[in-house]
Amino acid sequence: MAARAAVHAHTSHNHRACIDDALATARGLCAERGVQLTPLREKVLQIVWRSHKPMGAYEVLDELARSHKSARPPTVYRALDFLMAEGLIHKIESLNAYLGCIEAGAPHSGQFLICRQCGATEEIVDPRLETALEAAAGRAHFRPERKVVEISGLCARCGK
Amino acid sequence: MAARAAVHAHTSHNHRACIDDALATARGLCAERGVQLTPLREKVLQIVWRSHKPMGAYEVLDELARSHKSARPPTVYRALDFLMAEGLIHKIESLNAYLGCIEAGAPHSGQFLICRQCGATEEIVDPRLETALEAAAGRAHFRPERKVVEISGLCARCGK
DNA sequence: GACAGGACTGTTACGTTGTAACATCCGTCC
DNA sequence: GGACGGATGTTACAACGTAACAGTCCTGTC
Repeated sequence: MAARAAVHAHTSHNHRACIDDALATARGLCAERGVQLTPLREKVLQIVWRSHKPMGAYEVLDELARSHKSARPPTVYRALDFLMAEGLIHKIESLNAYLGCIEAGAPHSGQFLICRQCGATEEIVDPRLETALEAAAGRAHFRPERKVVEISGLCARCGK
Repeated sequence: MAARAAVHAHTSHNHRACIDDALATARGLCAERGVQLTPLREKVLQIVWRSHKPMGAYEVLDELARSHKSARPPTVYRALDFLMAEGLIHKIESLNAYLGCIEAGAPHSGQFLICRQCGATEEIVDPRLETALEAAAGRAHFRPERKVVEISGLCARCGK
């Protein structure tokens, strides 16, 4: 697969379709794997997908609570844990926040470009960068499992 | 500068000298820059340098409090913020923990290999990886400022 | 139908990480 | 001496995350 940026956070796009796509993909993957994408989990996934900005767990909780009175921190964290385990969302470590995954189904650690101005965060899937990471670890005789790559700065629009 | 790993966390080394080196470098840099490496800040730097494992802020606080009764969370966070601003320590985002910087003076975002088994964390300075990060950002017309690279897995010793 | 087991969710309480805001101290410069 | 700026003291709280146990609901088995 060629290097690409599958989400153009700043490009005007039909975000409704963007969410619907993500939900449909998620439903398909979970069915295939025999795991349960329950209404609660789907709702959380939908909330995370409402923007291309990483969302804090408590922000998700506030949103969820509007339709789900009994929501508490564990409610949200369990759903987020499930979604991460299935590769449907990523955690942005430098923000303690969560973002919908644009490559659901292909297990991978994400690589992220985080705009410090507008907050929009783009997931990139760059094989050359992946190779460089593997090589760097290899030179240190290190066996990588999870790779966190989070580049913050200014996006194309904000950096003009 | 060639790619290298400046700290061999697993190699037996004279860690006392390792700390002393770091403190001497820090004193020199701060003097040069006209900023104050106060006794409190130096103590915190020393504590962070006591191991090659990232240390949580509250862990630093516990240690600091042994010799400094009035230490409170803000005491530690202020010192850590100062040390980060001067490039003397790094924050490991995926662990919410702090680690002495092995390239103090050369402003850089670190690249880290974090062993999930023994906890030892090695900072690497790999120009090829740096180039790959810049290139990946460039292809997305993104202007990078801070680059977080944290690879966790098994170190050479634990992965055998 | 009973019931055992497992997956999911509800609920309470608490642990960890980080910060706001204001007070105090202390050296420097005029 | 008095204003100031930087550093630290102090209290309180905000934000992020989890342990532990209880209840619900479905399913497979007898």
